[in-house]
Amino acid sequence: MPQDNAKPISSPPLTDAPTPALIPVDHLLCFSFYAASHAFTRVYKPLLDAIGLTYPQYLVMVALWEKEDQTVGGIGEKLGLESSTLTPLLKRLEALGFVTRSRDPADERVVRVRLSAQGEALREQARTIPECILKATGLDLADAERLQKDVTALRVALEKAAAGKG
Amino acid sequence: MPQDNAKPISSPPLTDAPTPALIPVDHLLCFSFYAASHAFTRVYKPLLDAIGLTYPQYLVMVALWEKEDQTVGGIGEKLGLESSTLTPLLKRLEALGFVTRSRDPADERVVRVRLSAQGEALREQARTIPECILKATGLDLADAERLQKDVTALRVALEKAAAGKG
DNA sequence: TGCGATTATATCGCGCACAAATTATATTTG
DNA sequence: CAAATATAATTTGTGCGCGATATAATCGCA
Repeated sequence: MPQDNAKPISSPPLTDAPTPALIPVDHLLCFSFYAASHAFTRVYKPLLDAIGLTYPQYLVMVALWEKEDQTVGGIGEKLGLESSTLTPLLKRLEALGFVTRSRDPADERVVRVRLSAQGEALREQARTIPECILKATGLDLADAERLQKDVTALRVALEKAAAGKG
Repeated sequence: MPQDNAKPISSPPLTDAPTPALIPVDHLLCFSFYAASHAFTRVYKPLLDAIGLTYPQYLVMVALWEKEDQTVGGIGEKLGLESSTLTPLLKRLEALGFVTRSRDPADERVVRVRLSAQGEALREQARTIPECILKATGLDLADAERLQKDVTALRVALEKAAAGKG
């Protein structure tokens, strides 16, 4: 009978506890974010397939639509990604024809990433995506904004904690 | 210098909908989750390094501490992961000595994943992690639970939407 | 009984994501 | 000015994460 240890019968659904209580994985705060983040990318998938982007590529394009000339480091700072993640991703976007990459003549260390005409045009194709996503969340705009602010505040707190320990 | 194009001067006149506003990437709800999820793993990193696990491996161990004998498919269902993700991950956990994997004699298609003695013991080492994480969030227990519920509800809504379109 | 579906894992290829090491350019300092 | 240091991006190696496909075992049903 290797099958009967479901859980301590009466553990309340705690996110954490002073005693080493067993917390089911689906009650961990971190897991809710992990799973929700994956769920987002799954909702995006068919929409992004239609315009030939992956989800991280889409984030980079959104950043570029916001400001069309940025450095690798600047994009990394905004998205929280290392250059070792961005370099190959940007090369793929370049191969797809959506961006150009070139060394800044004023400082040859930095690479400037710019929208191509095709990258500009893609923006039109992506126009309706945010409304589709909002609809998929089942939230109204006010709740979505509230949640976005709460989650961003949490991210900031976590980043501060991570920096403090590092 | 080449740095003043905060947004496109004029969006092309489309015949239909009210022009969707440009949403900065750091105001997207999806991005707040994407970034927060990464921030969680960064906070976990030093704690998990100390016990030799990655974050996804930790989630699997938490699931096994909750119920020590599970199938690959069962774990995948709980964590929302495919067998193509779990199979190599579980092999690594096995190589580390934390779990055992064996075909179920009653149904040779099924692989049963069990905690090893070492995997059981690891639970003690991981005992204090949840409190560390809660502290890093800056939230009190009640707020953390509330947020966990909201986020889980959102995940469910997104999964429903994704399934509906597939 | 046997054979076509279904189910459970595993394999393969691609694209993140990061840490560590590398290369190339700038800046600081002696 | 030259050497030491700092900065920006790239390369390399490891581990997710998924879709598509493969393999093997079981089930359903005539």
